[in-house]
Amino acid sequence: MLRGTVELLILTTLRGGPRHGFGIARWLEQTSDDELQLEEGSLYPALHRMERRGWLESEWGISDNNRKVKLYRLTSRGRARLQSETEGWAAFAAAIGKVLRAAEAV
Amino acid sequence: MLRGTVELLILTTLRGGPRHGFGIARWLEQTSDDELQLEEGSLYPALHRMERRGWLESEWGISDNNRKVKLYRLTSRGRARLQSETEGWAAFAAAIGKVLRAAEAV
DNA sequence: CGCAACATCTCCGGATTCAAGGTATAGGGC
DNA sequence: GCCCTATACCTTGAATCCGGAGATGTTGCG
Repeated sequence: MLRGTVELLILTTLRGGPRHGFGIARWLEQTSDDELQLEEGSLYPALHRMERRGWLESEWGISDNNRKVKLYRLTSRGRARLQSETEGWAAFAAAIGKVLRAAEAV
Repeated sequence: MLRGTVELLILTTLRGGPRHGFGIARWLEQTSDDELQLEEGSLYPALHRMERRGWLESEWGISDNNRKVKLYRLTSRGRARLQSETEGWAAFAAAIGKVLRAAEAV
């Protein structure tokens, strides 16, 4: 997992509604066809700092399978952050693409 | 600059032939339309560890404008590494793309 | 000469990722 | 009831690495 992308991925996952930590990791795995594996040692610290920064809010709840879970939801600041991170990613990926294509041409 | 991409960018830059540190940074800036700025505090340590790992070889020389420069060149291991990093990047960017599109659909 | 631009280098703080280990609970099989 | 697995949350510590800042030296120009 490239450093700096975990938060983008979490924000993106929460776009579709509240989810708990494990659920976020599983959704990412499935959606990316097992390409993106979010380790717990990255996931939980990331959730905590994002909540500290006001991008997320959490609340204890019960999951479908009757487990105690901590549900995370995007705040408005989180939604704004999602947008800027998405744009940042697009710009960065485009820049890398430019460089890779330029080097191919050589 | 996303962590983990500096080495890919350096390897890519050197694909077109030997270059010195400053030259690498300038080529990246120009080619990416100033989107990718490689700071000196990242550049030189990266060059050193890549040489230590056998991906690069260096040699002192004189530049066009008559400056003493350290020219870096890809080794065969470096070329192999460039290929695997390029593939890794493509796979990763594709995975992120999948996730972003999936979340948009929600 | 003085100064800007070029060129290399190192130190250090801050951030972050992952492996590893810990805790707890639900549900199935025996 | 008891064990085991899967689910779910968390923390710690090591390793990595990026970027800001500062140091050094050189070339060429006004």
